[in-house]
Amino acid sequence: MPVDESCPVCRTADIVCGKWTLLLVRELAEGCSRFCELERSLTGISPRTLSLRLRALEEEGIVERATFPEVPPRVEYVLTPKGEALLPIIEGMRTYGQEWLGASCASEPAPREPVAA
Amino acid sequence: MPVDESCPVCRTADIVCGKWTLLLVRELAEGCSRFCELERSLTGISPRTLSLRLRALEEEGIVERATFPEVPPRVEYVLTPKGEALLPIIEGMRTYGQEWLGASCASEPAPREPVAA
DNA sequence: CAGCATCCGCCGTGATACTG
DNA sequence: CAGTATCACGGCGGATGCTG
Repeated sequence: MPVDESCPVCRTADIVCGKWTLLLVRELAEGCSRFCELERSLTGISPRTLSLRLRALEEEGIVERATFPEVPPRVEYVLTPKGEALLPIIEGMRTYGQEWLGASCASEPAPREPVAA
Repeated sequence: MPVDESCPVCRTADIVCGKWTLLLVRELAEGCSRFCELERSLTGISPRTLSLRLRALEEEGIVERATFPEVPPRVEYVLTPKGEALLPIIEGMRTYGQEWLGASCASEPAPREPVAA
């Protein structure tokens, strides 16, 4: 039951909500492009999940797959512009995490300007 | 098994990943503050889920609950600064959704170039 | 109106093993 | 290396019904 398909926030959330999705996009953005690379970067992910996420992202047009029919099979995944457009969101989350979830957590009076000045 | 608790992105994602969480925060930001109001705005949400999300958000310090011990019970939920700090992320997702997912709220402005890159 | 209790089903995810 | 197949578990979220 998709909350509300006419809502851009929901749709983006749907794409991004997977446990590994954002991390995957981030790794891709940082240059990891091989399956085994990603597997190592995303510590703990199972090949199945990685494969699933990759495929989903591919179908969304967020990542592009390049296959090299070489002797040692090689496949590279790269972010499309649509995928790169996700980065600001990730950055926003990183910033939020740093400013509000880092040192002084929850239930605090919470200053208006945490780290920013 | 929490991906990586030392990663700000993951921590934010953990908070934000609930199906209704972001919408809830957004409704709160838009002025909905009563339980039944939220229930109506978030079409389809069950009271259970709403209650659960609200409580979780409260424990995170993202929303604050104000109880009015009146004859008709009244409770108001408001965003804390920590909750309001989530808004840019939501905006980012809305923008992304509009530009890349073809979900358009005709009433909203589109500050960037859609197919720029 | 506000909110909790219970039951249940779905989906994402994890673990492991196997294939091209 | 780059996946896929299978099995199973857990948590989130949905539906209903009840209480203060």
